[in-house]
Amino acid sequence: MASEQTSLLQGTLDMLILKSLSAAELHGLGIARRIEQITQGTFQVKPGSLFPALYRMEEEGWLTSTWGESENNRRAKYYRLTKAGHRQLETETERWGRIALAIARALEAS
Amino acid sequence: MASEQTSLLQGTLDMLILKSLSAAELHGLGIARRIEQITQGTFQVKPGSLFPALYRMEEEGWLTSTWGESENNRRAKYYRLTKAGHRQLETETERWGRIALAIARALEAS
DNA sequence: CATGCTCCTATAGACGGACTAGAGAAGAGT
DNA sequence: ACTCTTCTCTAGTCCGTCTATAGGAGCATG
Repeated sequence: MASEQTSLLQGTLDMLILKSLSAAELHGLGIARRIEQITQGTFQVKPGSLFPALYRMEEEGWLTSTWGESENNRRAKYYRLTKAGHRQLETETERWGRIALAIARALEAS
Repeated sequence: MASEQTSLLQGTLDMLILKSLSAAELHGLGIARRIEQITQGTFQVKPGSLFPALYRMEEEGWLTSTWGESENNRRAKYYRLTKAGHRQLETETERWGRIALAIARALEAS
């Protein structure tokens, strides 16, 4: 994942992938596009970051995949969340909230 | 850095260290304590994470250090921000703001 | 004094996730 | 045929954090 020039948060990619799949199933590149869209261009996920993450998350049981055809008639692997994946999204969202709050407070401390 | 059980954000430790030194100079363990304090216990920085980070940041020119004596009469290395360090804190704070906003929006997207 | 505690700094080694930099297959357009 | 685009995938590397451990040195206690 790259945001502008520098590299970014660890563990956040998983959350964004989970979120991007929470509404509908998508194939790999579709996930990348959706992440860019919902973060308004702040995060651009490259294949070398995306696919290893998808593989890992499928291993964890958060995703399942099926082969299908893309909008452009290409062979594409569609991912969707499992129940565990939905739970994981909730967990990570909550966790993110705590962390963001803690850092916000830290940054405004005297 | 450990928050509760799991490991955490990459790059965030630097920002918290810079912030903890923005008001006054501190020695290593003092920095760890201050981070725990200003994040209200959310982040607990362990020596194995802290000292490599301090070393790296001094290499980058964001910190300088001088040996002194701690409140408890122990030999302690006191760190303070350089001008570049102050600038870096601003940069990272701004960056954090953008990222946090982007993720917040992503998470509330339909 | 000697034993052990706490404070403080430090390092080795491993781990893990993201990065760069490709490759390859296959449909679409010319 | 040729190239472009779409889509998936991998190798190899990098870098920051983690666990675990070490060790000096002040201080207290018996």
